[in-house]
Parts: sequence; structure tokens; C-alpha cells
Amino acid sequence: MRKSSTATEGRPYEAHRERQRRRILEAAERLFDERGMDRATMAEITAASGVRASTVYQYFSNKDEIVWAILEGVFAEAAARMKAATEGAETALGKITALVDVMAEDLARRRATVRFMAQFDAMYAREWPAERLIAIEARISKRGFAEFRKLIRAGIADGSLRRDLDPNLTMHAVMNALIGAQRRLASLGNRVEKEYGKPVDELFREASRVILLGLRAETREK
Amino acid sequence: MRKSSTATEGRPYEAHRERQRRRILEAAERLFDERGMDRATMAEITAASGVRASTVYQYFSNKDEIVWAILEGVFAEAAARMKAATEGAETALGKITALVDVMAEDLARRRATVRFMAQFDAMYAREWPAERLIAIEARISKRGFAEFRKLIRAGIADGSLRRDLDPNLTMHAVMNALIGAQRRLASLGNRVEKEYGKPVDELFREASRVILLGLRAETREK
Amino acid sequence: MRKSSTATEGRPYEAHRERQRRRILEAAERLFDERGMDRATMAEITAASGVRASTVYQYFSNKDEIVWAILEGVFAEAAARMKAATEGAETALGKITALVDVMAEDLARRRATVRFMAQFDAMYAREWPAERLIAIEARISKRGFAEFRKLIRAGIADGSLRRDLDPNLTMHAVMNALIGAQRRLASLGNRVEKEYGKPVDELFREASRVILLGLRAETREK
Amino acid sequence: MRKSSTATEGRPYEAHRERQRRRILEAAERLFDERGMDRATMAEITAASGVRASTVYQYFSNKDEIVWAILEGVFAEAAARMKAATEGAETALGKITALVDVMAEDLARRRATVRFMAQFDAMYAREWPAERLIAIEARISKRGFAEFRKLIRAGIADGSLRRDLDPNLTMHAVMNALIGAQRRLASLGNRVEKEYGKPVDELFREASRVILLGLRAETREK
DNA sequence: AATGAATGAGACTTCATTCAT
DNA sequence: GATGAATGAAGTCTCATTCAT
Repeated sequence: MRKSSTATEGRPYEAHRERQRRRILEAAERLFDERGMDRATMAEITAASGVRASTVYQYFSNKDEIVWAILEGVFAEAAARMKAATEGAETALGKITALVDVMAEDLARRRATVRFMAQFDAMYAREWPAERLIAIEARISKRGFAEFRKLIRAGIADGSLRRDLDPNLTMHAVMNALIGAQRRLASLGNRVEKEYGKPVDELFREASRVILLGLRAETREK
Repeated sequence: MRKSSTATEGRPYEAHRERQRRRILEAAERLFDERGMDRATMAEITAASGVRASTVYQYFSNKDEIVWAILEGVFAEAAARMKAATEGAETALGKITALVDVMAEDLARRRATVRFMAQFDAMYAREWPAERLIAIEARISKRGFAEFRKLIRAGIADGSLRRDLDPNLTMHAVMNALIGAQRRLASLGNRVEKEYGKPVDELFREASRVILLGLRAETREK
Repeated sequence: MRKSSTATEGRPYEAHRERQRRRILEAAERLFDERGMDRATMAEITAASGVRASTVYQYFSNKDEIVWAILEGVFAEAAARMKAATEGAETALGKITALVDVMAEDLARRRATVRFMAQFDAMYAREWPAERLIAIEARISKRGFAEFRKLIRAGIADGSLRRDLDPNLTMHAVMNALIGAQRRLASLGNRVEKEYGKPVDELFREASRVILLGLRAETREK
Repeated sequence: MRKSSTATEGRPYEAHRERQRRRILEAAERLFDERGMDRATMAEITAASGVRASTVYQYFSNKDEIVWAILEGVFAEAAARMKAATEGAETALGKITALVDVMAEDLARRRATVRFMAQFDAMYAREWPAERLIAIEARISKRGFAEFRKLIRAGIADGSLRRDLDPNLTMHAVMNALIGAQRRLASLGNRVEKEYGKPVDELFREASRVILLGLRAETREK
């Protein structure tokens, strides 16, 4: 009726809510990484985010919903970064190289995030609503992957890629190998580095280099 | 395996114990694959193996011990297969190719086993006695991996591999990419096949082909 | 293998299990009555039965299953008692009178049980697997209720009931009224008795008397 | 209802408050019926009434208070209807018949309300402030029930009822049976109708008919 | 050697209610 | 007067494991 005390309402609440939401998500993301998505408990998330258990449920109706929320954020960011990276390149090989660079950088600088994604790979094997993930993927990177598929054909056309690659198969195969390599290295991370004394992204870059060598059209002169 | 404490009992006992052990391990392996190592419960394993819960503890002191036992078996087999495969080949490239073949075949024919291993990758990130796994690895494929490391140098020497590969880095990087690709495909398996209509091992073979192309010394003629 | 220590196993365990089961059911039945089926908590039931919470779940997979188990027992007993009572009577009116007597006695001596059943009446209104109850009913009193339906026709034939009763309707209507009266009195029980100073079964008997008077064929002489 | 504290505010406020109150009560009544008084949550009531949870507490200090408020309304209405119905009749039997008619009509047309009341019957058994209900009853139908008690004596006097009825007992007994029958049928409602294809009020009317036959003085002629 | 019984520790979630704005 | 946020207290159920027989 009277708008007296209500004028300033909308905004501040919204801001507060968003902040709380973030705190929960950040705590969760860290714990999911440290302890694994299955093993991290609501109690831990709660304790880490400084919010009481019952309060968390005012923000997310489920432990699962927290996972999905994180996933969505990660996806959106990744898609944006990939798009930006590939846009600059001219040849197909250049685009692929740019892609690989983004992945290497993610491995170096956002390792926790890559590890988070790594947990999903093994989950695909199980009864798990992968459809929902695919839906998110679809929503966020509308044509993203569709475009990847065209890269091989484009690369053969522009002369940057070998002629004997299979437009329908190679890109998929290579992307899978790169993602598999990246995620595995993110997970093995510290252990590998302790053992071999080299940062894992160096390993990833070397593998990428080999793959790119394998994709590239034979240099004529030499 | 060891015959140590069996002197007190007749053969039949030992045979019986071994049979029971196997039943438990087989049930566990299946469930670990179907439901995930964390989610599969002791109750499920016992139900599936036909042994009562409390009896299982006469064979394995832990759920973890079951995991380790399976792991050990898987490892031993894998090492043997790899050794056999590489022995035939002459050049380093030939050996690597043979290795890749074994991996592709495992993906096609022992996918559950590959998936089982895939679960460990994500676990490396967590507090988890990886040392124990490394110990097993060491015991079983004593020089296995050590030998892999020498492959690059050997390949450069025998002229089958590019000269600009890094003896200390490349093999590691490539092996990681191959394993990452293989395990990821094993996990995504059915989903991918349903979507693209191609068996995943074909994708693996294509990725391997590219990698091998990248490793191979430039063909002189041309 | 050796049956040494196993010979005496089967029986004692079974007996123990049955005893425990009973303890739980008895505790639950009492609490369901005292506090209501919804309000009685598992914690209360376990405390009252002297068994730990997790142990209860070895006997009943659910709180609901406890309810069903009690229900089944109550039903079986009630059906047996009704059958025994009606068997003695000759005329239809006699059978109905016998039935009413059993109900009055239940109200006097097994009031808690009647109250337990009373809780279900209100639940029928809600989403609730009444089918399961009907299934139990069917299993236990196979023809029980079917036979009731025939009573009116039989009573008209044998001259003990009014001729203008509706064979398809009256028995149902009357049984419902009797059960409704009985269960309501069981629930209101103590309160009514405190207020009016009369045991509730007397009220039930008076209502029954009126009903039976209403059913009975007009006495010819007069 | 009382105008006490309303002097400070203008009319509109009072009207608004009354409207809000109604919305809450109506939503609650519906939910109490659909889900049961125990199971219906504040959140549901809140959502259904369009008022925010915390606002509800400006109108009712408790979930219980909502129940009581509904109860009071239901009682007042019922009492008024009964009074109106009985006033027209001349003989005691006529009054009772009128009463029964009201009950049958309520069952047909206000079934939700009857079901609401039915929930209280089972609750009487429990620790529950029945005194408060009795107080409401007293306030609303001051002499209501007191008068019922006189009906039997009146009926014997005016020749409409059997002489062998007990003035202190029968009316109570019969009223209980009627209420028990009515409420039980209201609760079983749809289930019974689906099964037997007859509306439940027909069953109630048949039971009432039998009861009235049982109460009525023997017709001399015939 | 096998197993029935028992259980501590904890997981996730719900809900009526309060409080500051 | 209205409401967003917060929460204590509880509730149901699960699970790996132990122990006595």
C-alpha cells in the first residue's frame, strides 16, 4: 500500500542473495575438488561457506542442484574463452592451435576447474542425467561444437591440414584425446609434478604439439 | 597365490577359499563399474556374490582392499599384454604402434576394465594412497614404464621417430594422452556410440593415428 | 562343509528374530496410538523397543512397513474373531447381532487396536496406497465381506429382517455406521467417559440396539 | 469480529486484514483436507494463499491457531444450520429427522468440511487440548447439545419415539453413530463411490433410515 | 569358515518459526 | 503491515564394519 519502507528493498536483497549464492558455490566447488563430488558432504559445504545447513536449502534445493549450478558457470566461461580464442585465428590449424592453447592455459591456471569437469567423465558410465548436461551445453555453446566439426573440412580446403583426415571423425577423435589428456593431467597434477619435476601443462603442450604435427599438412619445402 | 599358510589345511580348503575370493572380486568389479566405486555398497557386492556380508570380511578386511585386489589383477594382466605386444616389434615406432593396438583392443573388448581404471584418474586428485598404486605398478611392471622412456631415444636412433622429440618428455606426454583418450572413451562409451553411431574404438584409433603421424620421422621421399 | 557348529543354528536365530520383531511392533503400536501414526518418530519407536535405530531397519525397511505389519496382524485377528462369532448364529439377524457383539467387545477390551484402525479412516481421504490395504483385506478375509452382503437377502428370507431393506445397500450402510461409531468412540474414549461417566462401549451397545431394532422384522403379535 | 483495536486505523485497513485472513484460511482449509492437517506445511499454505510465510504470522501466531480459526468457523456454521433445521419440526422424531437431513446434505455438498472435522476424531485420542474445542462448542452452540439430550424424553412424551429408549444414553449414542458414519463416509468418499458406484450420501441415508426406524414408536395400525 | 545380529556415525533434508528491515 | 533471510531442531534412512556363535 504505502511504499514507504519498501522503496530501497528490491536491490539490496538481490545483491545479498547473489553474494550468499556465490559463497556457497565457491565453498562447494573447492570441496568437490578436494574431496570429490560424492564424498563432499552438505555439512562440509555448509561449514566452509559459513552458512547454516538449512540456509543452504533456501538457495539450492539439492546437493545436485549445487553441482549443476557450478557446472553451468564453468561451461559458460569455457565456451566464452574458446570462442574468443578461435575468433582471432585464420586457418583451421590456427583455430585448433588456439583451442589447444586455451586448454593448456586452463590446465595451468584453472586446474581446479578442469579437475571438477574430470569428475564427470567417469560418471558418464553410470545412470546419470547426462541429458541435462547436454541441454546446458546446447544452451550455452549453441553452435560451438557444431562448428568444430567443420574445422577439418575447412583445414583441408585452406591447405593447413592433411588431406587424408576424416571430416566426420578426426576432429571428434582429437578433441576427445585433448580433453582426456587435459583432464587426466589436471587430476594427476601434483603427483606427477612431484615425481617428474615438470609442470603438467608442459606435458599437455608436448602431447598437443605431437597431435598438431600429426594434423598439419606435410610441409613441402624442408 | 602364495602357499605360505596353507600347510595346515588340505588342498580343498585352499581351492574353496580361492573360489570364494573370485566370486567376491567378480561381483565387486561388475558393481564398481555399474554403480561407481563410491556408490557401490558392500551390501550390493555381497548380494551379488552370494556371500554374506560378514563373510566378505574373512577375505578382505576392507572395501578398499577389494578395490586394491581388483586393481592388482587388472594391472598384472595389462602389463603382460603390453609386454607381449611390444616384444614382437622391431623399431620404436613399431613398439608404440603395438602398444596403441593393445589399448584400442582393450577399449573394444575390455571396456568395463578400462572404465574401472578410469575411476582412479579422478581419484588421484584426492587424499588417496597413490603410493600404494605406484608400488603395485612397480612390483608388476618393474621395468615396464622405465623402458617406455627409452623408446623415444631408441626411435630417434633407429630413424623411425622425429628427431625433435624430447626423450624425457614426449613419451610421457603421449602415453598420458592415449590413456586419457582411451579411458574417457570407455566411460562415455554407450552415450557416444548412441549419438554418433560409431564404436568408440574407432575414435580412439583415429586419435592414435594422428598421434603416430605426429611422432613419425618425416618420410624422406616426396 | 563341516556342520559342527552350525547344527543348532537355524531355530534359535529365528526365534530371536521373531521376538525382536514383536518388540518393535508392540512398541510401535503403542506409540502410534499414543502419539498418532504421523507424529510417532522412529527415534521414539527405537527408544521404546530397546533396539537401536539402525537395527530396526534390519527388520523393517520403512516406518511404513511397520504400519503395514501391524495392520496385517490386526486384520487377521479381527477376521478370525468375526468369523468365529458369526458361525454360531442361525438367523441373519443373529449373525449381525454376533458381529455387533464382537465389535462392542473390541471397543471395551482392545480399544487401542480400534483406535489404531481409526487413524486409517481419515487417511483414506489422502493420497495413500489404499490398494495395499484392500489387498491385505482380500488375502485375509477372502470371502468375509462378500458374505456380509448376502446377509440382508438371507435375513429377509428367514424372516428375521424387515422386508423393505435393500440387499445391495443396507448391509454396507449399517456396517459403515457401526464401524464409524465404534472407531469414533474408541478415539474419543477417555474424554467421553470422563465427561459422562459411562464406558463408551455402553454407548456403542445402545446405538447398536437401535440399529438392530431398525433392521428387525416387525414383531407380528402385539 | 470484535472491533476493539480498530479505532486507530481507518476502515480500509480492517477490510484488508479481513481479506488476507480469509485467503489464508481458505488455502489452509483446502490443504488440510487434501494433505491432512499434519502433513500440510506452512510453506504450502503460504504458497497457496499468495501471502509470504512471515506475513502469515502477523495473522496467526501458530499453525495451530489456523486450525482453531477454521474450526470455529465450521462450528458456527454447522450450529446455525442445525438450529434452523430443527426449529421447523414439531415432534422429536421430526427434529431428529431434520438433523439427519442436514447431515446428509453436508455429506453431499460440503464433504471437504466434513472431512476436515473427521480429522479431529482420531486426534482426540492424543494429547491435544480438547478442552479448547469443547470451549468453542460451548460458546457457539450454548444449549445446542443440551437440548438434544432432552429430545428423547420429549419424543417419548409426544409419542413419536419408542418408550424403551434411555433419555440419558440413546441420543448420545445415536448422534455418535451418525457423526461417525457421516465422517467416515466423507473420508472414504471417492474410494467407496468408485468401487460401488453409489454416492456416499445414499449410504448415509440408508443407515439413517434404519436408525430412525429403530427409534420410532411402533406403528400401531398395520 | 560362515554368518546373523547389531550398531555408531553420519548423510541429506524439512519445517515452523523468528528477526531485522 | 509486509517480507526476505536465517535457522534450530528434528526426522528418516544408509552403510561399513564388528562380534558372538
